[in-house]
Order: sequence, then C-alpha cells, then structure tokens
Amino acid sequence: MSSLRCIAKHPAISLIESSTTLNELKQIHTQLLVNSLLNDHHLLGQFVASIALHNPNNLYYSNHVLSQCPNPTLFTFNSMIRAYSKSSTPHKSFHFYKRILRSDDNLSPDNYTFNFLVRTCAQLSARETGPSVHCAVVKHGFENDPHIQSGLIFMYAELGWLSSCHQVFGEIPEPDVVCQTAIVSACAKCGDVGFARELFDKMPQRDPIAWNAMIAGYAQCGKSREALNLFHLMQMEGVKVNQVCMVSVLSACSHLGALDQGRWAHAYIERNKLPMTLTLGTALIDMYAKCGDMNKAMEVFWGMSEKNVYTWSSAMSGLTMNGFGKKCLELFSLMKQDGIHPNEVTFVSVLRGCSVVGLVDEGREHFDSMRRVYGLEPQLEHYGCMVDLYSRAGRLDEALNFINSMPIKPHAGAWGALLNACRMYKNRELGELASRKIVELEAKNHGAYVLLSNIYADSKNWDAVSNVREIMKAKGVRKLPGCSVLEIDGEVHEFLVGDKSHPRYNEIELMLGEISRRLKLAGYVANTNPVLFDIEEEEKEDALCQHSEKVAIAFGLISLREGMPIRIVKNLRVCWDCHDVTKLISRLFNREIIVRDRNRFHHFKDGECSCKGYW
DNA sequence: CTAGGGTTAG
Repeated sequence: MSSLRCIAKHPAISLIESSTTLNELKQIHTQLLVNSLLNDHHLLGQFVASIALHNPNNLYYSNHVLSQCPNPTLFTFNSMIRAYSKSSTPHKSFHFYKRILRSDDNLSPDNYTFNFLVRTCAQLSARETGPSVHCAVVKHGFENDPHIQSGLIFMYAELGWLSSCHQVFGEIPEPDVVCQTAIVSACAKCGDVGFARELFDKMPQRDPIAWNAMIAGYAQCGKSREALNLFHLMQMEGVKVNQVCMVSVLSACSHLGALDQGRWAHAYIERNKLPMTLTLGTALIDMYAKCGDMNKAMEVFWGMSEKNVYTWSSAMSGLTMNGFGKKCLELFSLMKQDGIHPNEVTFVSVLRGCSVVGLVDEGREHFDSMRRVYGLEPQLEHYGCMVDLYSRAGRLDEALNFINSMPIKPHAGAWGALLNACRMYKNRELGELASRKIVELEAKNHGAYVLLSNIYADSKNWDAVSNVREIMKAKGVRKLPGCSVLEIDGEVHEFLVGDKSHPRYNEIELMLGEISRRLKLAGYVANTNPVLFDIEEEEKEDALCQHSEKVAIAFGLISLREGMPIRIVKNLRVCWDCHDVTKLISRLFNREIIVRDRNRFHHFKDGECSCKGYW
C-alpha cells in the first residue's frame, strides 16, 4: 500500500469521496493510521480536503483530522474554505483564511483562496465582509482573475448591490461569456430584468447557460409569460435545452397555473430523456400542485427515489392549498420518519394543514415544537397561521389573545386572518378592530376595507357600508382589477373585469344568459347586498355577470369538451356570490370547475367546494 | 490534488 504514496490520488481518497457516513470515514482514517500513512503531511492534508469536499455533512470530522495535522498546506486550507463556503456556517471560512495569514510556513492566500472567500461572502449576504474581501482581492492583485470577477458579480448580486455589479463588470476589459452571463443574472436578480434582457440581446455569443439565466431571471421576477416566450425562442434557435432550464420553465407554468403548458413541459422532459434530478422533480410537483392537479403531483412525488426538504415541502404545500389538510399532515409524519428535517417553510404548510382540518391543539403543539424540537424561530408567517388556526375554529378571543401575546409586532396578515374569521362568524366588533389595525399598518390595504364593508353589509348596516366606501375614496384606495385566466389547448385566454374584447364575446354573452336562466330555475336569487360593495366592485355591470371568473367559466363551458374540467386562475380572492354561483354551476352543468385564487384552490364539483365555504 | 455564469418549497 505504501508504494501508492506518490500517486496523485490515493485509493483511500476515492473511498472518502464515495463514503457518506461518519463510520465509513472513521474506518478509513483508522486504516490509514494503522498503515502509518498519515505521517505523510501531504496525504493527511489531502485526506482533510477530501472529507471537506465530498462529505459536507461531516465537516467537523475534517476539523478533527486537521487538528492532527502539524503543517497544513495551502491546498488543505483552501479546501476547508471552499467546504465552509457551501455549508450552513459559511462565516467559519474566515477562520481558515486567518490561519493562512498567520501560518508559520509563510503561506499566502492565492487565487483559489479568494475565489472561495468571495463565494462565502455571497452566501453570507453580509454587508461588510463582501467589500472587505473585494479589497483584499485587489490588494493581493487578483482582480483580473476571471473566476474571481464572476464571483464578485455574483456576490454583489446576492447583496442586492446592482451598481457594484456594474462596476466590477465595467472594469473587465474583455468579459467572457461567463462574466456576461453573471451580469445578466445579476441585473435580473436585482430587479432590472429589462436591462438584463438588453445585455442578453447584445451578447455576441449565447450558450445554453446564458439562455437559462435569462429565462430564470424572467421566471423569478414573475414575468412568466416572458420566460415562456424566451424559452420558445430558444428552441427556435436550436439551443440545447437541459434540465436546469426546464426547472425555470416549470416554475413559470406554476405561476401562471398553465396546466397544458406544464404537461407539455413534462412530456418534453421525458421525450428528450432529460435527467430527472431532485430539483426538476420538485419543480414538477410544484407545477402540478399549483395547476390544481394534485393527483399527478403526488404521482410524481411517490415516483421520486430521492426527496429533500424542498420536495416534501412542495408536496405538503400543494396538499393544503388544494384542500387536503389531513394528507398534508400525514405526509409530515412520513417526512420525519424518513429522517428529513423540516424547516420554516415546511411548518407553514403543517400549520395551514391543521388550520384547514380544524386541529387547533395539534397545530399549537407543532408551533411549539418548532423552537423546542427543531430549533426554528417562528416567523411572521407562522404567527399568521396560528391566528388563522384559532380564528377558523371560531375561537376568535383566543386568536386575539394570541395576537396580543406575539413577541414581534403583528403584521397585516395576522390581523387579516382574524378579520376574515370575523366575516365568517359575523363578529362586527372584532372585525372593526382588526381592519383598523390593518389600515394602520397598510393604509391602502384594499382587502381590509372590503371585508369590513361585507361585515357591515351582512348586518344590513348600509350607512356604515357607504361610510367605508367614502373613506376609501378619500384615501385613494384602489383595488386591483379582477382578472381570470384559463387555458384552452395551450392557448391562454385572459378576462379582465368588465372587458368585452374577447373575439367570442357574443357567444360568451349567450352562455352567461343561459347560466343566468338555469340559476333562476334552480331558485337562485342573486345575493345583491354584498354586491353593493364587493371584492371586485363593478358598478355598471349586471350583478350576475360582472366578475371575471364568471365570464371565464362561461367561456370554458362553450369551448371545453363535456367532461373536461374548467380550470381558472384568478388574481384576487373569490367573492361570496361567485363562490355560490360556481357551486351551483358545477351541479347544473355537471362540470368540475377548479379555481385557483390568490391564496388557494377551490375545487367545485356536484354543487360543493373543497374549501367547505371557508377561504 | 481546489475555481467561474443558469435551477426547487411559504
């Protein structure tokens, strides 16, 4: 075995690279000690580096071995910095940087050192360390290293300092495609997608990664249509599409709720045999979940051989969003059995699941376990979920107590959950309090006014209703115009409230009349009171036909084959009247109607909705 | 023997 000492890669190193458990590492370590191989400083350093690079979960073991290493080399230190830059405690990289500077062997940091340190700073998003590392880069004369340059752009983008990105980029005489892509990505990340696109269009050569960066940029800032358009352009130009790109494409489909396009993307992945990575599988689950096809989402989920916390959380969030609170909680148990550690995001779904199912005590236990068992500090979202949990169960006083005992200042969302319950349980007094608090926090929160006015309308207090309306006018509170989208054969049809510009509007109008006729026959009386002032106020239109999702449903009925569910994505929450009407339509027309509003899904079937009337 | 740009959940 000792004859192998001179070979660059010792067989033990290969073993380390493939070992995942601490025990395996310890065995190799013992083996090396037995063979006296670790007296060789070079091999010991390589051993430390290999553990660090290939066993990121066992970094403390690298530290342990390193402590037995009398004179680590620069290579060893660099490897430790690199490993820590990717760990959950990136700041520890600096410990090794200091050791380089203080070393007895007169080590001095090299281009590798700084490259890794820059990545550490990006990871840290720390406002001071980034620029000081940048200074050190200049001081040591590495500012012309292209690896470090692209790293600096990435780092400043993570900090949100777009002008610094531009400055670094501007000082590169002939930036290569990597640095050009980095600046495109930085602009998109920092909110200037328009400029990112200009730079992208000006790139003399665009490789697949550059395309992906631009598509991802669009997807991340919510410009999903642009993301898909660029993806189609990419295909027309014959650029090779890979699995990373498809993650962004699926993400765009998720946001749009575009099931047809999402299905197409899935088929494309299979047709082109793109590797089904963990990330890609997770993106697929998210796409199906956000498009309302939870069966398919779970099919993908169960088919995945490896799942991480993102995968589980995506599935769990999809289940609660689609009204399967109980299944979400079951999945949470399985996840823990699988040894996956939940994080803050996971708990949002857990608490929402409890809320939907009405498990107040269990929810409380999960909430308490966040800190006690998992060391997770509850965030505003979790407090909001707890308020919703109590509120939904009708325990409004407990909800209020919970808000009042929050260690952080309650946000509009917490009061909003209470206000929503006040509408459900017709509690005028508490509703007034909640909406006053919301307006204090967000003077132009349209939803708060609407819910309050609905509470007044329910108690037929019309003076108060018009008073709220006056206040809104005085404060210039504007609501977002309602908009519903549905996809027919992959083509997206958008319906804005009151907009009659659709080429088939005549047919739609006929169908709206037919709906109206059947509803009346079924004994439906338009609930006109709340319509006086609704989530989607529209004064001039006929009360029954005004809201965008009704128009979209009518269009769905005339353009989708019988038996095909109508899938609608709405930018606002569904109003009471539309909810009632949609339930009826699902029965009268024997049609499944799936509406994604801004918070959750409503699956309407046989006159019932999956939300059971609380949303 | 170590490096660069693009990807997922609330």
